[in-house]
Amino acid sequence: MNRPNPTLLQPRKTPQQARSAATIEAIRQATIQVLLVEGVGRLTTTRVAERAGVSVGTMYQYYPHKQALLFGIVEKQLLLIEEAMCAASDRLMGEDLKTLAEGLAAAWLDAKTADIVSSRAIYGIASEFDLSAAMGRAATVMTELFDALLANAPDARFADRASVAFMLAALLGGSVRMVMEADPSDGNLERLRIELPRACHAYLVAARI
Amino acid sequence: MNRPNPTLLQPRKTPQQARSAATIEAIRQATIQVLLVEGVGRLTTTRVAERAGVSVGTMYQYYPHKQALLFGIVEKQLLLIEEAMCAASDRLMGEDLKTLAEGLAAAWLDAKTADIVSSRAIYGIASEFDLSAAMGRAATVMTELFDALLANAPDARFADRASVAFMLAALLGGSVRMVMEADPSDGNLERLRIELPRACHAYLVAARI
DNA sequence: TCCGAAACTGAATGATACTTCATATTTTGA
DNA sequence: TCAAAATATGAAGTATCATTCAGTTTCGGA
Repeated sequence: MNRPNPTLLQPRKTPQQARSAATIEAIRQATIQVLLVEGVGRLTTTRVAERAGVSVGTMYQYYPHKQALLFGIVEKQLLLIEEAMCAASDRLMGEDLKTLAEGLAAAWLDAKTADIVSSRAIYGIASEFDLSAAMGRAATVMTELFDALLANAPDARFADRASVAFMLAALLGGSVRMVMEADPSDGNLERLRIELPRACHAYLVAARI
Repeated sequence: MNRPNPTLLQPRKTPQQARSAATIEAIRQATIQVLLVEGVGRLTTTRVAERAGVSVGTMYQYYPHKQALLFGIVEKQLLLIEEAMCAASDRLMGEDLKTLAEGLAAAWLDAKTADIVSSRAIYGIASEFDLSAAMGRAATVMTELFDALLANAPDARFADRASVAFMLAALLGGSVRMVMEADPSDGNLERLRIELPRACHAYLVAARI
């Protein structure tokens, strides 16, 4: 569980037969399951392999070590979120503040709740090792995306646009994370769906010159 | 590192001499230090004891197991935050929305940044074991506090006050956590100090009937 | 059908970590 | 001053876990 060598974070071998592709996916799923059911502390290679229905050795054919396993999952999830937000950004470029706020909140919630299970699992790993780097990078990307959207909004100018984009990212990311980690019941998610766009819009309007 | 028996989460023995009280505090500090410098994954009893300048055995005289050590820290920190927010609540009861928003944001930031080191450490442990329960409870307390404040604000009525209080807690807690975990630089905290009250106030005004 | 490559197996290895306890040291109070 | 209580020590016991690898099974193409 120590310093992951970056060059070793890639899969050890790439699958050639359909059989092994299925195995890899089974391991991925099993990792998420174990993470949710047992928690980070009890996520062991043996347990994951057992749940995936393969032997430990098989797992080590595709992942050089445990870290790579976790890293793979997080990376995939972050990529999905990033793609979703980029798409939303394209769609929303040039729109007014109200449309922006509603569109971004909806896109963010959609992306995060599309696979609640994986999302929650990731929050669990996040602190375990050097994910702060990956997540920090994702946050930066998001802030820049927002900054561009705000710059192109026809009905808005800001005294300090960078700070507003930063705060918007914090509000969106933070509140959703908090709810999903504490109690992601349907009721609470519904509340978020209603209140989050409103909160974002209100903030943007208040921050406008 | 398994299921902590609730009855065993209390210190094994209470200190009688000044000497042992100092030891306990040293262990507490050492735990936080190790947590920050080495990370959760490398937080071992030996390392903590070493950093505290005592032997492992000493540690086990006061804490029945490693979990109790972590739990003790988190509990204390949560208590501090809760106290600070209760005090703020007393001070702000009956004030208008603007004063509320500014007061709550400031109180929250003060509480969280009073001991940045401990606060960050806690986020690190949070997912390790069943802290979601403790943190969920803290969130509920906070929401109820906010709800009462909103009920007594002279210049506001809400269609769904409970949801507004819930959202306010999510916005406050989430955004601060996100910034502190990602990059708690002075610049970012300063941004929060300026933007967070504004965001809270804007949301409350927008949510008002 | 048959062979070489790919995939899989799981006991063994070695390292690390939590926890205990018999012993040593320090403090207190009479 | 001195014995009993409190506190501290750290090597040893026990457990768990990541990782390896020699051997077996399965697959795909000729």
